[in-house]
Amino acid sequence: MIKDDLDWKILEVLQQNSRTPYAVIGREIGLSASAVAERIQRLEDSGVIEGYATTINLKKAGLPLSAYISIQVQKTNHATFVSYIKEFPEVIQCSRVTGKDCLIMKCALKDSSHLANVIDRLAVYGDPTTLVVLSEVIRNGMICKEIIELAAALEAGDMPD
Amino acid sequence: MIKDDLDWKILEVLQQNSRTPYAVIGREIGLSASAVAERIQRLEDSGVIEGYATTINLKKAGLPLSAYISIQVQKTNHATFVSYIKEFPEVIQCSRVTGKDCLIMKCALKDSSHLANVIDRLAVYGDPTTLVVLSEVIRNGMICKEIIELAAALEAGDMPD
DNA sequence: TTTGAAAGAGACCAAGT
DNA sequence: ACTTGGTCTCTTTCAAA
Repeated sequence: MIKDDLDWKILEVLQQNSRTPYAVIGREIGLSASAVAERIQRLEDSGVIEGYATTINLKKAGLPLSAYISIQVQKTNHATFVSYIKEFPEVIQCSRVTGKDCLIMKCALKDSSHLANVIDRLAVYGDPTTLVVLSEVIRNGMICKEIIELAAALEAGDMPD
Repeated sequence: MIKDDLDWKILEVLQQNSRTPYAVIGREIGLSASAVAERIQRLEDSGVIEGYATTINLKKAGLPLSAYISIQVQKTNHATFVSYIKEFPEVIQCSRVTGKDCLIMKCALKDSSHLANVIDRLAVYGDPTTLVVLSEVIRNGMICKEIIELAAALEAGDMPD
């Protein structure tokens, strides 16, 4: 799906700014704008590129408080709870995970009473554990070739036959 | 910064697809393309719009495994650790939070031995707790006006003078 | 697959309502 | 603050190597 380093470079540029003109990308990696367009089209069609998003500054949007809330939901209630939390616009991220607390969510909030309200509404399904975000160290880390390479290097050395 | 409902609608469209043509946005909300452009420019200048990103499908990029790793770092080592984890390309998200484990990270990984390696490298600074992601319930929840309204409704009713 | 050129669409700028 | 019209740039498509 990702064929070579040029694909990776295109993806890296697009992750930083999805509206970079194809001609500019082409200049950076030594390709014509149409070649870039074709590659991007392929990456879209194959599903590597899922979409183009816009990052909103939560503070400036009036939501200066964030929190991770994890909750333990019985497996019988799992499907019900999943459709329930989809009604919460505050929940901007939600993953099912291993461990006792089987769902971990990230919420965008106005203030502490807003947080209290969300916790109360979630508490119907289980006992929520809350971690208030003090600062964001890394917001949207880039998916880059380097990650794959690090993982590949492990296989070569760490697991002798 | 966000003036009215039209700004919110523009932000909602852009969050779903940052490359939506201004004319299309204008058609949806009843404005000319130039008016839309002006508003977007204002939202960029005021910092409400932080940037335009591209969402990569981690599975298709060769990183089918994700995990939340939290770690307890002494406050004396905090700054050192923060610059240390910035060298980890696997860490795609990192927040400083309240609670005993003061940093929570999300990692993109190739496989379990890759995960083991990341845990080992992090363990230098503290005892990491790992939660493997089983599925993503909500990926990039939209920041919308509704969140603000829910919070505002609370203030009106819940806190009588 | 990539390139180059041509056509169409969109973004941008300025003046006007 | 929004609209209209003109201009310029970008995307897209197609033919050819």
